[in-house]
Amino acid sequence: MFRKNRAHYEKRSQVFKALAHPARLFMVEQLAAGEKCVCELTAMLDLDTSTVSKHLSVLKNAGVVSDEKRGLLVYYSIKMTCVLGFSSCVQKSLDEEAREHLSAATA
Amino acid sequence: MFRKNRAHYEKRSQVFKALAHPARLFMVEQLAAGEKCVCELTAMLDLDTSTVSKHLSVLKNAGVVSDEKRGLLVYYSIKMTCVLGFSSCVQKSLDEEAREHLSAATA
DNA sequence: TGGCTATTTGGCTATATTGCCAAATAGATT
DNA sequence: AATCTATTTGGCAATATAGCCAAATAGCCA
Repeated sequence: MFRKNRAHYEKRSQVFKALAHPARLFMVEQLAAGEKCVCELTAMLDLDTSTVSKHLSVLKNAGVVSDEKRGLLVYYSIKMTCVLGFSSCVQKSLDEEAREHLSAATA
Repeated sequence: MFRKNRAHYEKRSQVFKALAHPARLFMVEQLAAGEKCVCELTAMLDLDTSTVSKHLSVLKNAGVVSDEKRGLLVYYSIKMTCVLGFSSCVQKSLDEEAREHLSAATA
């Protein structure tokens, strides 16, 4: 049941693994507004350039973003556009949950 | 930019982290068809019961599933229903990518 | 060519995750 | 109460991940 399709689930979970880090989630949302070079993302993130670069390669290997070198700069942009809906959906669910907790507390 | 909202991204990334494991992704998809007890999921998964239980608690803590004890059995079901769309969307993207690679190879 | 800037890679340590076993808990049945 | 079953929890070893620094690479410009 699971064993047979394990590779399938493995591959799909790679995408979620790629999004499973606050810095990477942030980058994905920034890229939603348009391509950015590594230096721009680094400036927003308060992390070492090498760390940002490695995060981006995780996203790239998962197929979430793509890169293009132009001159000295490497521009990253969203490739798997459907992930953009994820975060807002998750946010909505989390908000709902928070509201429930709130009303349960005041009830 | 990132530092200020870090907690926000942290919380959201928890959900992705919960989905970022093949066994957990599998369980979520199984639960899409309706609630299941730990024993049913364990039977499908070829993992120790304790391992399955821990995986389920990860999903529960992230708000993805909820549990209800009835008699001796604990039934889990999907709570964050919007995650169900994720996997199919990711799959679609991965399929597309695979097709591209294929046509690039034969071109 | 030599030097400059942006990015990636290698290597290291600290921390987190996974999965098993054994033991604890909770509810059902006798 | 004694016992049985389903699940959870604690603990451990193996593995994976995150972040920094230093060094390598790649393209630009003098």
